[in-house]
Formats: sequence, C-alpha cells, structure tokens
Amino acid sequence: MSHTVGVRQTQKLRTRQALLDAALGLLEHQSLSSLGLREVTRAAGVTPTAFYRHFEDTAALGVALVEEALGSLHGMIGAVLAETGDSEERLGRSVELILRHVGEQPAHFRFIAREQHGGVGPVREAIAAQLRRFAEEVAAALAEEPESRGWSEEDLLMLGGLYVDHMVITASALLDAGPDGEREVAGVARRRLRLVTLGRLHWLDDANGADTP
Amino acid sequence: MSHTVGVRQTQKLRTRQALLDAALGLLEHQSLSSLGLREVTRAAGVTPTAFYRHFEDTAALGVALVEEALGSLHGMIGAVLAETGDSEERLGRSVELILRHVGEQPAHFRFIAREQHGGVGPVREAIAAQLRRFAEEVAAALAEEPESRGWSEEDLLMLGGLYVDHMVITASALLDAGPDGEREVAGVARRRLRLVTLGRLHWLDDANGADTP
DNA sequence: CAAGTCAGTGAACAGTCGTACTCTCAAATG
DNA sequence: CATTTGAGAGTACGACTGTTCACTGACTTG
Repeated sequence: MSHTVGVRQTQKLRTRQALLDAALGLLEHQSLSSLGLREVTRAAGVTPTAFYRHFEDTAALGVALVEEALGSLHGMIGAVLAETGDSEERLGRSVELILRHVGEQPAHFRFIAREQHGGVGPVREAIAAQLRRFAEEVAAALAEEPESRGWSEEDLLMLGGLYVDHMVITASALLDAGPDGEREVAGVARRRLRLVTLGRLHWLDDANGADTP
Repeated sequence: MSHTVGVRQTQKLRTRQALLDAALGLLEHQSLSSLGLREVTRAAGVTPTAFYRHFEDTAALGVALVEEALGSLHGMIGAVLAETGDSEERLGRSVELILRHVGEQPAHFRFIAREQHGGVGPVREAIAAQLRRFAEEVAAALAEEPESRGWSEEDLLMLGGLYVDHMVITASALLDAGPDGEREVAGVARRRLRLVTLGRLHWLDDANGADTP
C-alpha cells in the first residue's frame, strides 16, 4: 500500500465532487426525481458514461448529497444546547445557528427540505435517518439538564423531535422568505421556540397521563 | 343561457377529473416536476393533445390538485376548535380529524406534503397560500377563546401557524408510518399538541418581551 | 333543421433521455 | 521497465418527451 493519496484517486474525487456540485446547483429549481443523469454530467463538464464510475443512479447521488448536507452538522446542536446561559439565550443562539448555516449553504438546505418528502425513496429514508439521529442527540442533550428531571425517555424524544422538526421548518421558511424577510422569520421562530420551552417547563405540573391505556 | 348543465360540459368535466385522478395516482411514487404530460394522459385513457383542453401545464394541473386536496378543508378546523370541551378533548379531536382525513384521502395528503417544498413554483405558492389561510382561520378561532385574552394578533398568528405546521407534519408522519405505526404517531402528535397548548397557557406569565427592539 | 362550436383524435416533429458498447492513455503495480 | 488497471471519451441505440397541426363528429345554438 502506498502512503500517498494517489494522483489518480484525487482526480476521481475531484470529478465526483464536480458531479455533486453540479447536481446541487440544478436541484435549486427542480426536484431530484426529475434530475437527469445527462443533465448533471453536462453541467459538470463530463461525458454521461463517466457518471457510472461514481454513482449507480441519480438516487445514489442524492443519498450522497444528504450525507454532504447533514453529515457535518452532528454534534453542533448538542454543543449549542450544552452552552451556558438561560433558556432565552440558548434559544436565541439556536435560531442564529440556523440562520447562519442556511445563509452559508442555502442550496444544501433547500435540497433537504425538498427531498424530505420527495419522490425518491432511498433519499427520503436517508434524510429521515439523519433527522432521527438529530432528534436523539437533542434528546440526549436535554436529558442532561435539570429541567428534564422526571421526564420519560419517550417524552424527551418527543421533545427532541419537536425541536428538530422546527429547525427544518425554520430553515425552509428562511429560504422561502429570502434575505428581506429573514429577520421576521427568525423572530417568529424564536417566539415559537419560546412557547415550546414554556410548555416544557410546565409539562409535569399535573397528572398529564391521558394517554396511558 | 340554458338551464341544464349540458351533456358536453359534464363530459369535459369527467375527463378533467380523470386526468386529475390519474395524475394523483402517479404522484404517489414520484414528484410533480418529473410527471410527464403523456404519462398522465396515458393513465387517463386520453390522447396527449386532449390534455391542453384542460390544463396549460402539468404545473397548472398541480395547482388544481392543491385546490382539490385542501379547498374542502376550510372551516373544518375552525369547527373542531369551536366545539365544546376542555383543551385535552379538543386536542384529541383535532388529531382524530387528521387521522381520519389522511386515512380517507392518503394520496391527496402525500401530494401536499411532497409538493409543499417541491420543485414547481406555482404549486408551492398555491400550497403556501392555502396553509396561510388555514393559519389565519385557526388564529381567528383561537382569538375567540378566553385563554387568548391579552394576546397580540401577531402572536395568535404565530400560534395558528404552529398548529397548522404540526398538522402537516403529523399527516406526513402518518403516511410514512403506514397503518401499523398509526397509533404511535397519533400518540406523539397528541403529546406535542399538549405541550404547545401548555406553553400557550403560560405565555403571558412574565414579561416575555425580549424581542422588542 | 342548418350552422357553428369544440372536446378529443392521430400523425409527425425535433429533442432528450438512460444505457451498452469499444476505445484511449495516464497512473499504479511489481 | 513491462504490465495491468481504470477514469473518462466517443458513438450508437431505441424509447420517450412536449408541442404542432389538420381532422372528425357529437353536441349546442339560433
């Protein structure tokens, strides 16, 4: 085995990335199920046949895009929630985090929002798996806090999922609003989070067991 | 003007409906931006050219589908919220309402969930407009309740949007879960609604004006 | 009942699509 | 240095796409 990365392999990764970038660009105005293989290779400056050296399908390319978009975000949420400060500060930081990431990588988030319920099964499942992981991470971070004393694991996961779903909704709303409506969307998102957090603090106030059969 | 509906016009509406039905069926496994005009007409048992007598685009057909899926739901939410009972009962009825409608018209809801952030602009906008109307209706219904004393119109709209977004999320989750996971999804949805409602009751407990600049 | 309207047909158009071939030639291998 | 490997090019294939045009014939209208 060689200790260098290899000129050949780096070049392969380069074209692979070119395909991913080209696809992401095209997906800004259409959804994955209508994305043509030739369309991607044309935008990437490669012949159609070269596509097969990297992905079997456009669906496989989509799964790779999911990984690229969400893979690097793990831990970030937990880190933000673990920071000190009262709930109002931490809440504001969460919204700012989304705002910054969406501003920096709008195409990635648009892709996730679009394909979360899109027509390509494997991609939908990949996104669902990633979001489930996020929800679990948030739930784990919440469990560390004193406010979660007495909470069942099930309810913590419910709350984590609630937060994650609102992250996605907020990101999507930011994309729809554009730079002008950004502040308003952020304000609404903050108030929504505040209301949920308020509900959390009073979750155990009374019996609250209407669901148990 | 004739007082009868006209054999010709009813037949036209019949094929129009056939096109809508065929499209809805095909859209169960793909998204609108990849739906072909010929594909639809083939499934509807009509020649491709006949399509143009009813819709200019597949996009226009999509907009018509949005109307068909959501148009008849207006008022229902307000009616449910206006019913008597404590918040726990009304909350349960809301979830049951979604559960029933999704069970009866799964394809419609799948379409809405899929195209809410899909690749076809006009359809996205049509859905957004309908959901905004829902949010306003819910806000108006909430405003009638004594629990909303002291709430600003802005916050009521925020809360209404929160409820509507959760309706959509729940519907989509129900579709993903299938008949087996239906009860579990409904349980989580109920607990989420309960938490939001809890937050609502304590919204005005303290100052709560961190946003005002 | 004659004239006109118009929903739907059928053929033809130029494109685009995904995929299967063979081929090249620079990098990796031993 | 001789050999093998493999990323990408080039060509060709049949299938499918949206749109156009002239057309038919049942219904509507005056």
